[in-house]
Amino acid sequence: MDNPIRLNLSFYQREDVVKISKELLGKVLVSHFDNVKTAGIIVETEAYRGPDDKASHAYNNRYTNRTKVMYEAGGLAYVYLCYGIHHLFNVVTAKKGMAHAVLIRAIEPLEEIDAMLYRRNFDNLKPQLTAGPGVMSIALGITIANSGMDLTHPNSNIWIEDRKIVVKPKNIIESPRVGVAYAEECAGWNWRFRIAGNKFTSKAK
DNA sequence: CGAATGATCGGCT
DNA sequence: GCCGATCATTCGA
Repeated sequence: MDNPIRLNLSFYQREDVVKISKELLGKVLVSHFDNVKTAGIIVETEAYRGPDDKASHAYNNRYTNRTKVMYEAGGLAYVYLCYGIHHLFNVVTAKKGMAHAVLIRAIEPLEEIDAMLYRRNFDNLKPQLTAGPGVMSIALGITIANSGMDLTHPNSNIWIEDRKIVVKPKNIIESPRVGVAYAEECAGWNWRFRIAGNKFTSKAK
């Protein structure tokens, strides 16, 4: 099942992680587990730029068992556990040795919504089904077991497609990221991006 | 080896 | 709107 519109290495391995974060808005995140293919439009992202970024796990080039995936070449999934409960899905970008990543925070359900409802134990479609990095991973069936997966490999269970959904620059809202209160010089970096007016972003404004 | 920490969510007041 | 859950990872001894 080769997919010609799957994003490839030339997309992921660029240096400008902020630019990639913006371009991921409107792209379609697809997961394929247990013979069920779930998909959703990416509506909210957040950029994390390794060594300079106090909010990043890789700040100051911290290199551990967990963060080593971020130093790999772009195109891999980096999934980690937060608060012991939530699986957060990131995309590794840039070239090998550069610990840049984009956190996918929210999607708009697109395909196999029933499966996502089942995974979340929801009865009907509500914005909070996939609005938020932790719950989005549940809806798509993503866990830390998928960390390090190659998104560009033809047989991977997770990938991102370009379906030519156009997001105009004026419809991209830039805002400060969460957890930057302690990182003053980083507080001015508006590296959280979302699509204006979309109901499926986490907590509007 | 033990203790502190956290890029969140959901339930309760 | 606030508060507690819950555990892999990290760091210090």
